[in-house]
Amino acid sequence: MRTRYAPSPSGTLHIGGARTALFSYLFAKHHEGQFVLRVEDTDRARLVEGSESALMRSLRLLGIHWDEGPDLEGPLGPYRQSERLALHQQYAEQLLKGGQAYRCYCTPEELKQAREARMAQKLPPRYMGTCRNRLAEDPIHTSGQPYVIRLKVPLDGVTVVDDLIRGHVTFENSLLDDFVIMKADHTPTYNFAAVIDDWGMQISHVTRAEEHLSNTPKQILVYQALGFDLPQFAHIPMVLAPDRSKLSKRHGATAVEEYLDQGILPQALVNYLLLLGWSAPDGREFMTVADAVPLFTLERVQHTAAVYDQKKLEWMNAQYLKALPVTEIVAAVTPFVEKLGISWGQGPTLDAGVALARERAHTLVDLAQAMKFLWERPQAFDPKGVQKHFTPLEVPIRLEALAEALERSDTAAWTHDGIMEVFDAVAKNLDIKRAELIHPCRLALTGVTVGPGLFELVQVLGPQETVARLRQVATNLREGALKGSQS
RNA sequence: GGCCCCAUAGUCUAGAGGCCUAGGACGCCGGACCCUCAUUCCGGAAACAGCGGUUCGAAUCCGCUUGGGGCUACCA
Repeated sequence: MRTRYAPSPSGTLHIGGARTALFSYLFAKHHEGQFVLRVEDTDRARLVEGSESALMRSLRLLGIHWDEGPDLEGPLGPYRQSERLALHQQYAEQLLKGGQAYRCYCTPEELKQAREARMAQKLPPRYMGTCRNRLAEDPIHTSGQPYVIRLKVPLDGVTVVDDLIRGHVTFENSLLDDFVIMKADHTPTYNFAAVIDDWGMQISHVTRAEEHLSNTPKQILVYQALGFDLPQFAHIPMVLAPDRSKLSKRHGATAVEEYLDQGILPQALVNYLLLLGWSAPDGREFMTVADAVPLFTLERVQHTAAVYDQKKLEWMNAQYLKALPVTEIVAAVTPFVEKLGISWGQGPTLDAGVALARERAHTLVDLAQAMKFLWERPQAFDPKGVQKHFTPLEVPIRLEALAEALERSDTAAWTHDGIMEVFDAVAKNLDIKRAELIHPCRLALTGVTVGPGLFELVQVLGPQETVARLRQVATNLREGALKGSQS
């Protein structure tokens, strides 16, 4: 079995494309076949610089690996459609000679007019067929006028698409028109190039998004005209934006890269994508791509288009953030920490920071932000927190008492429980509840009122820094420097 | 407009005639725990689009309607 993913390098890889690629890949691998990456770059106008390599990078990060592709030449290459032009032209010529295709000299203006006229009459906008029956002797052929090549589509009968997911789908040939297979610039159109390349690359199962189901009868006609054996087809449902329309830039983040930039782990993203239109036989939701290979079958692919849900994606990411080994998370979060301009060389390790903060982060951005206080003293204190926890006049005294007790405590006792004991002792001494110590302390140390448990936080921050911050805040409070501090 | 595909809660899904008073997940609401937030745990609201058939019996089969999506380019 051989499948393929054939994106056009006209932008970034959006999650719909990634999901289609993933399913094609899993389908091939489940049957121990090959997965091919072919870049469909025939439309030079839509070509976007660098998008081919961006596409490949995104695919790789998701763990979707091709056996043959533009960067991994195999025996059936080249794998960039533009480099197969000679082949396309050769087959177009063959169809011309065989009379299954013809040159069409109609101008775009003429076609547009004819189309609009038919639309006005509420007729399907079919090519009118002006050039279909031109004689070989027609002087226009030697006139040097630009032309396209059209396939001569049967005027009656039906073309049946035998789809692995959709079943038998029947199309009336009379509703198809003589579509263009070679443009005026002598490059092939999608429906022509795709056939020649799929056949040439010996793709046994054409798995692609459902938007191509309507194109399939046209392609089958090309297969037949060329005398090629038909592959199997499987049309995978689309991924829709939350408003149920086709994915586009206006829907915010839709590209794999953007999600990665938002701090979604590729493992979480691909796991989420896997659940969009497919479910495991045993209903489990957490899987790696490798886990899914033995489980993946087309029978379990949904027929309905799926709407992606950012909330569930983030939830899944949070699960990975909690479950993956700390070292992996550290590696993943490091660029995000750097982006925040944090220098973590001194003080707590990133490992300790990740272990401390990962439980309540949804994205790597959250995580980096939540660790920031470990290496940077708070520049500002949450106003509501200040009002609530810094207002009592005893606060400076309490913080200083705490600082002193912590300073005096045995470094060997610098553990969660050891620190808790110090807090309890100070609270008892001051005749207050432990919470009355904890809240101002967290605010003094981190600048905010939410975050990790205080004792583990203090433990990671370390004795010296903790004591220094407490004293600094106590001093500032006493001098009124923090009163009404807004930002 | 024409052609094609699709239809279980807000979202992702389980379900292939009786196991369904429709199961799970996210989200939402409430509660427990707690030093806050988050996590975790417990509980709750929430769906078979509608109408006709077929059948002893229909979420499951058929038809129609409605709704959504796709295609209808010298884009892919």
